[in-house]
Amino acid sequence: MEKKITIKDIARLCGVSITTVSRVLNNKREGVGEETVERIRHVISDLKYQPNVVARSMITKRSHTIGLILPDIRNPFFSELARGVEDVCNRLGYGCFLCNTDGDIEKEDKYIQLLRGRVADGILFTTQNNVESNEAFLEFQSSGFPFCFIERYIDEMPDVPGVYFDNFNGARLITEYLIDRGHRRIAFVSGPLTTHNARQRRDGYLEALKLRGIQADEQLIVEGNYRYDGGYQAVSLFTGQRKVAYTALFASNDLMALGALQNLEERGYRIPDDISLAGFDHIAFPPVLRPTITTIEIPAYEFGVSSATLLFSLMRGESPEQTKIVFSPKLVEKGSVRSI
Amino acid sequence: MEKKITIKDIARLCGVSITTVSRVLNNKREGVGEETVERIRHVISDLKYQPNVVARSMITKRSHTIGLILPDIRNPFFSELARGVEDVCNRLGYGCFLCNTDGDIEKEDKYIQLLRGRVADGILFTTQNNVESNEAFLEFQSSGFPFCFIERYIDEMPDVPGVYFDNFNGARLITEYLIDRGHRRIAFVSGPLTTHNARQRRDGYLEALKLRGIQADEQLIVEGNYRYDGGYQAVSLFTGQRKVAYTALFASNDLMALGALQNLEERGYRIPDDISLAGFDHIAFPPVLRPTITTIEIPAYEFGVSSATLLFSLMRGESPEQTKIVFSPKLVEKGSVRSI
DNA sequence: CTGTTAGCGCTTTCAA
DNA sequence: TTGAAAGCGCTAACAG
Repeated sequence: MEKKITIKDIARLCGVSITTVSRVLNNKREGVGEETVERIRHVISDLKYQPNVVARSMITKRSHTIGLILPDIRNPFFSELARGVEDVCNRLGYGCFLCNTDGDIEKEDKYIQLLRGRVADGILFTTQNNVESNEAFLEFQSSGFPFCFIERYIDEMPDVPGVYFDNFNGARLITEYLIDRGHRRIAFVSGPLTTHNARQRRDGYLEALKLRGIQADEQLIVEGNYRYDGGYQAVSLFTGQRKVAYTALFASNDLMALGALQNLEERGYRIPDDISLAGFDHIAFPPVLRPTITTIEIPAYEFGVSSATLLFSLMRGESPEQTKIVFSPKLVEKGSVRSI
Repeated sequence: MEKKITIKDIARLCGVSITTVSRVLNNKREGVGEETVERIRHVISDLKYQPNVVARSMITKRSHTIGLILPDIRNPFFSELARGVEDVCNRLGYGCFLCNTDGDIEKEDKYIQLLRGRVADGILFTTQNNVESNEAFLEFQSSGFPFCFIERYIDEMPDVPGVYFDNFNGARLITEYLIDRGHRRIAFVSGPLTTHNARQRRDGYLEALKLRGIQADEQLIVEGNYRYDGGYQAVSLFTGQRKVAYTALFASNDLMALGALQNLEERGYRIPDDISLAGFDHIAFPPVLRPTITTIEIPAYEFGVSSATLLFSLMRGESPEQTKIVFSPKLVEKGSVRSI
């Protein structure tokens, strides 16, 4: 590793003070002689001098970096989201720290500590945990460090900025869609009910039943985990243990819907002929892959863009008129539901 | 944003010098009085003091961060890889910067500049470009900054550390597999031939033909781009324009194979009944999704782990006995090839 | 238009 | 066993 050249070297070579060099570096007060500017610029590019960003952030107290905390980048929803975030960062000259937590609350805390220790100027945070009862998180939250939730609304913290999805109406929408196609026995796999969005989706499902005058059946409801295996296990429960009858299954996300699908197929059921299937998410797979699942679209990329934009606004110290952004549900028909 | 508490505050509160505090912070020279250590530790945790990592890196010249440069995190191969990288980082107390380039050489350069400006201690680099003829890259390469290539072997730079895949034998393997099942007219879609791995896969394909005494036919070969649309277009060329006959199609990655598949299906061909299909990559989709493509497995996660491990070793200033890691191909049968 | 000076918060000699 | 002092490379008043 060769010796790094510093602002001092440039100053010396140009016969000016480091202040002057710093000025042209930051395009400040173009009260620097046109000719001097040229000379300095020349030497800088000649020597390929790169200002030390660490020294700089020491003073400016800005790292030009944000942290993105999410469960697992391998989940297509999050990689799509991450791309949206990164694109905004990139446009604004910011870097983006990737933090996978697997939903582990300890990792979440650890990353928050790491990031606020001046390595990041702001944090984008996705969690499925009950952060509202986590002391470390509350302390962080009250510290005023700029951050923004993504799809994790917390009733107890109505003032936290964030980007959300209208899960309630999304779930209601797709449940009504099923009912309107003749389904009355609709099995439901929720997300982990510790999270607000899982509860909202469940409530939307229940609301739709109620609106259409259908009695909810506890036997048709099970709590899942938003993972593939959660959907798989749900079917083992419904069809295997509980032996309940149902003509449609609505899983709270596409991944669980696919897991359920696998189990159903293994048991010889065909979709949608024997059982109709609905998901939530609309995770993107190459279009030739089948089957496809009728679902509610959540625009992951736009989530990334919006949340990053909101965060940057917060970081600038602005008070955005809209500190909560809510995306509306859109149903996407993909052939996994049939009328009966 | 409340005032950050610094080492000075701790020192004052403990009635010691900042040097002493610094010592206990870094577990240095446990020649600090046992009792003093206790007192300082106590105050630190009491005040939840977090050392300023920026100030620290100013001196240590380490940011405890590495950069991961890749084309697009949305590509499942890369998100899998990224997870491997991040897991290693996490274990070692490092952070990971995510840099999406879309393969754009300007973005690559930009990120490299950004990262080496002391924001990262090392770089993991995936590129499909001819970096060997990029002046900016060469300058970087010769600067001695720790970095490691991932799956981008460059003939002109045999000494660059990296993690690679035996693309040649992988392509040979799967081509032989096709031939051994009776296929003699095998269409081939390469990756962008500017890259070493695309050339290697093509050469493996050609080698297999040669070994089995089959004359290669230029009409059956087309250069793709590793993207979905590349595979799609290849079929338009083979079947549409060139009107060549073939019983199997081998695409240099799974994504292109899927793109080809879509086009073939649109034209009424069934896989594998009418045409057999082979890919390369083994990108992971939920197992229920069909069709699945017979392919060569590249262990993306392990790639991430290995490359990160190698990079860290380099960063520690070690000279790893193995500065080039090569993964061997494994064929995965997934039913898209039939014997004729 | 340009330079001097004082730090940012921390680690690290060198002394005591 | 502890502390004083000298920076790391840079920016930001404040002068001139």
